[in-house]
Amino acid sequence: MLDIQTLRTDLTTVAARLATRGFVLDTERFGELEAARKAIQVRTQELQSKRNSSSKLIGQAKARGEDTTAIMAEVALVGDELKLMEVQLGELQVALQQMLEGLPNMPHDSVPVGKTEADNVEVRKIGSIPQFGFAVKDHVELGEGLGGLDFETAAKISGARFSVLKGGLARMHRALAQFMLDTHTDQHGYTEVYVPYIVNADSMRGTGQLPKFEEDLFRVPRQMGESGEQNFYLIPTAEVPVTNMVRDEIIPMEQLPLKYVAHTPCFRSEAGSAGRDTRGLIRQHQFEKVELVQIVHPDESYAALEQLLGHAESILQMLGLHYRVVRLCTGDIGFSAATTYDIEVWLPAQNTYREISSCSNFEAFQARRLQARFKCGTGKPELLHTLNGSGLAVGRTLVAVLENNQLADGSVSIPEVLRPYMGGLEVLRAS
RNA sequence: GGAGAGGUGGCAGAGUGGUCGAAUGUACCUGACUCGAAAUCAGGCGUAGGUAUAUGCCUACCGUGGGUUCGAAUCCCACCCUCUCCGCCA
Repeated sequence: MLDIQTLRTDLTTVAARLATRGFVLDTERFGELEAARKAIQVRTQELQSKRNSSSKLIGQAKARGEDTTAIMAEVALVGDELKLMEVQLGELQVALQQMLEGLPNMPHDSVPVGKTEADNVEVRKIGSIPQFGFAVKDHVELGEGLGGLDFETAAKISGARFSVLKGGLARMHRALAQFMLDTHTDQHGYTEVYVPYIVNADSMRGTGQLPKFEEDLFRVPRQMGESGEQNFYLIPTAEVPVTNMVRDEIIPMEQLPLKYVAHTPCFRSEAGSAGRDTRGLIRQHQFEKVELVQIVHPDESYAALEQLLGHAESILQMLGLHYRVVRLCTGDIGFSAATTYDIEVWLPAQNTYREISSCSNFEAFQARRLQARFKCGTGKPELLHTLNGSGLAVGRTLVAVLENNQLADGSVSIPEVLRPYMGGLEVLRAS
């Protein structure tokens, strides 16, 4: 959420910056709502003030045993108009709030201006494209050949975009997650957290998934009381529960930065991506991810972003995977982000780079919705900055390891760093 | 699932339908005392918003949402959450 004060004082600048990401801000409507809000709020507060002072007089008069019918009749009139004004004011505030919640974050000045992912800027390439002396197989073929990947059974159990992993593949999948967690906790100073996978609507609103992107989520309806229904949601990323840990909190400054890592399943309905990446593990309704979250002082957030990006990259380096880092352009960054780097890993079977991590600085955008603040000494509480990045998407990392480490006979050599997690096994073969 | 207790400022904890935005303690800040610290004393200290430029005034907020009333932290209703005991359970 953007700061409403900034919109009030500097509407045209905000509109211009949002325009770079292809968002049209209806400045006229905002102006109208604001003008109406102002007029009605002033009138409402006037009436409230009058009611309060009159009520006080009534109390005092009654205490003296005087007659109060005249003044009570007067206050009754105030009450009628007040009721009307309060209703109108409430409606206006809801409308303004809805408008505000629908506005994306402003891209940081350093973000390259562009319209689509074609305008993203490559920052660096690490490693080189591996060469194979044989026709490469994709991960589906490899996985099925190893007897560890079964989409048909998954389809029977659940449906499309689910998978069943077995044997060595299932173990390697688990090994990857363990390896990532251990690396981030032991070497990068993150605190491991275990969090709920089902969250309430307030949490989804806090990190920006609601109200705009409900169709991307799996909703869990829940009966509350006798009549009310209140939805829960399956998390689309650990970002949601982990970042929401600081919702409505005031963190003492000396505790910053907070660095959390969580391994969770992620659930995405993938509405609107029908027909895209239907083969294999790339785009699933359920997948595992190790997520890095940092909650930092506003002055530190861009340094923290570089650091976090490096932490995610180090996993790929240790696995010996070739990748590149891409800076997303204004037209391609997500709703809540001010700046985003994507890490794309090389997939030989697709002969292309595929996103395996996305690292973003949200500045105060999420913190404002979350009311996540810090306090320094006696100073006023100020909004924190939040960041997160995948470190990494486990399923896609498994794909990358399988495809990049395949051998001519369809077996897969296991990266050295994973071997301790796999009982010392060096090569994954058909069982 | 059954029974009970409770949700008030950073924390703890009072609160009678009428100057209650809220006592008190504690933490914190400033000043005094001190070489300095502790102790003591004095003062300050919630959040959000409006108005505007005045060290000013006003409004809202006591779990959430409704209701009663001229007036609600206080009364009524519904819900949420926490804790204790019993039952069941991975």
